Amino acid sequence: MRSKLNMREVAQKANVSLATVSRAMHSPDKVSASTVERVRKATEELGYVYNATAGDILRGRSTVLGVLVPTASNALFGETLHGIQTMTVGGGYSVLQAATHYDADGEEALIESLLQRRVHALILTGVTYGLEERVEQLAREARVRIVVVWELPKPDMTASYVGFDNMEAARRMTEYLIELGHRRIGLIVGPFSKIARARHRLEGYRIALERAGIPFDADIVKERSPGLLEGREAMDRLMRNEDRPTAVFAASDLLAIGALKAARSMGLSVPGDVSVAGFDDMEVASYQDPPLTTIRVDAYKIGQIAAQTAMEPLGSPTRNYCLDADLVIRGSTGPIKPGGGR
Amino acid sequence: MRSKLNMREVAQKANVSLATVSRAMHSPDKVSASTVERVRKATEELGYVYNATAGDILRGRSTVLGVLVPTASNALFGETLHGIQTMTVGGGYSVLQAATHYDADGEEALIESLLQRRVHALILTGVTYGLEERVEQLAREARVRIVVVWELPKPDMTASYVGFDNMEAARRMTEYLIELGHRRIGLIVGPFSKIARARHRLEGYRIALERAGIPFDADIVKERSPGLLEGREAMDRLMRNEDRPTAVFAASDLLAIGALKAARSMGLSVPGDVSVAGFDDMEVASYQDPPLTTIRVDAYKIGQIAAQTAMEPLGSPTRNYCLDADLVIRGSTGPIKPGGGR
DNA sequence: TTGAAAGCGCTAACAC
DNA sequence: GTGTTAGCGCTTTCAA
Repeated sequence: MRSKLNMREVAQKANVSLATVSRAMHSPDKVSASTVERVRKATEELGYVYNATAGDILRGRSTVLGVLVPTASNALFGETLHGIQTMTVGGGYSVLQAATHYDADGEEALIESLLQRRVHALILTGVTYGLEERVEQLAREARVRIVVVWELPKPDMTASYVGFDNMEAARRMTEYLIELGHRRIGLIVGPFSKIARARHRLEGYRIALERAGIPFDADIVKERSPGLLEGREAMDRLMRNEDRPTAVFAASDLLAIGALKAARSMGLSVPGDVSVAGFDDMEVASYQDPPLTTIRVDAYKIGQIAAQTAMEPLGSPTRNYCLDADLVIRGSTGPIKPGGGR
Repeated sequence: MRSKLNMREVAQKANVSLATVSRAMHSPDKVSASTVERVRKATEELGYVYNATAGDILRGRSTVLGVLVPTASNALFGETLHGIQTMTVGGGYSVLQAATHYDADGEEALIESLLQRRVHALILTGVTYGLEERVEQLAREARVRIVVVWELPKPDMTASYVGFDNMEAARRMTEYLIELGHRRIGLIVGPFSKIARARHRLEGYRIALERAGIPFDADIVKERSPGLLEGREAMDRLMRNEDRPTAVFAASDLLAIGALKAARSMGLSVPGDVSVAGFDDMEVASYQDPPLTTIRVDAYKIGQIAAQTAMEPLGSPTRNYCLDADLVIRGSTGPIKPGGGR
């Protein structure tokens, strides 16, 4: 139960100076083998643990990454987190993690607290509307590296990006549904009034409709936080619409899985009575019955690349990665039932 | 692009001493209002951000919690993480997070790196076999608070625990299946050779069989990492057993969802041909078709309580919380089909 | 190869 | 109220 153990105590025990202990730990080649051994032994006997934060302060560097996700309880962001962690372990970095819950005020406070911890870089899962300027400023002042993930590069931002084209992918999915003969297509989509990737998905949907000459109907577009419950509730409403959609694009797999449940509860067959499509290709998507047609996103890879980019030295050029996001056709979507529409 | 910004620069700009800046930030009531305002202004104009790590060092305290989960990509541990984060935000703590992947060596290295960051406490999702002694030692030396979650208190450990009775819950589930008439019950269970909670679930299963006079058959017990793929593969094997189980207890919902998929792929109806039960009650469990019979665990609450316990001052008494874990009966289990067995 | 000393960014006890 | 000073645990010149 010794109270405070520092390098000085190790130095005393090993009969060397403080500086020598430091050298023995970081560059043993600059110290005689016997001294290194004495220090190692003293360290072990005392149970000394190196203080990395003190070291970082003195060196004026940081080996901590700050990561912000909307919520840790979504397995999708968990995958990205996982990807980040596989890369940081080797690089000697640790990960400070927090969740924003799509709240701009909360996000700002969390960014502030991560900056106070002097993180080397900030990995942000999108930037909530209203915070772009602050993030922009941080990136410009180069106090910290900024990596935005899950979004396509925003040309005027000075941050790095690791994402994919949300709009393009959503357009592709909507077009696929149209090709199947659907013209009444509902949309359940994330908080587009707060985050860009949700808005881009909405945009993609819109554009596809427009190209096909299908009028946009706000009545069958539902904005919801990506969650099972929300998907179920939104689907329920859509299916109670007097002019019920024959297909529903739930632009997040959690929403889609919720939607499948709603359809089942109402006795509707999928895709017989209504087609359901998701977005993200969470692992669980292909385990649904029917398996979910969705957009494949490599959440894990996003994390890996983001971590690599984040760990680069301050002042390194920004990087932009645009990954693939492909349509994966499974069993939850099918041709419109003859006479099903209208 | 100014390089290094510290309190001293703020002091200069505000024409006060370094100490006054510190006071103005932490206890503004001890400084005149006009000075506080001058400091605030200088801080803002320079874009100064307080360095919390330096502060922590000097105060000899820490406001960081270290959290180790098996993997971040499992939504279940994501829930616990989520619970932890809701509590830490208010308390001014940050969360350093890492994943062990059920690997003892990796876990040891991660614990070491968290200790080097001088975390106030360590929240561990179980302790991999082979590491108990090290963790025990850490707790005894009181360098850091240790909170083990998802496990029932181990009487001889000096750490705190926030968990539930895994054995009891598994026994209860197995008994329920037996009550339904099943006597040939397969088990798919987590890495019991590495982590206690998986072993306890195995034990519970064993005890229930024993009480019912059903012989234990290692052929229909599969040890797998909790994952969808693993559950599917294990179920597939179980169903190819010449004396096929009429019920399968997958002691983790992910395994169970994988098992459901395997059954579907083989054209088996659940629960008609085979009953499937899970464990954990992940949110997605009730969204399956059929909805999963499982054990309800409040992963979120575990996180909340763990965080509270972890944030208590060093030297506070250890705490033990045993939460409920109840049987939730849904559609994936049913009575044995007459003539189905043997 | 090693030690002494200066100092990273900050706090707190003590004076004024 | 405010400034001065000593110092947290560590790294890194600079000399020896």
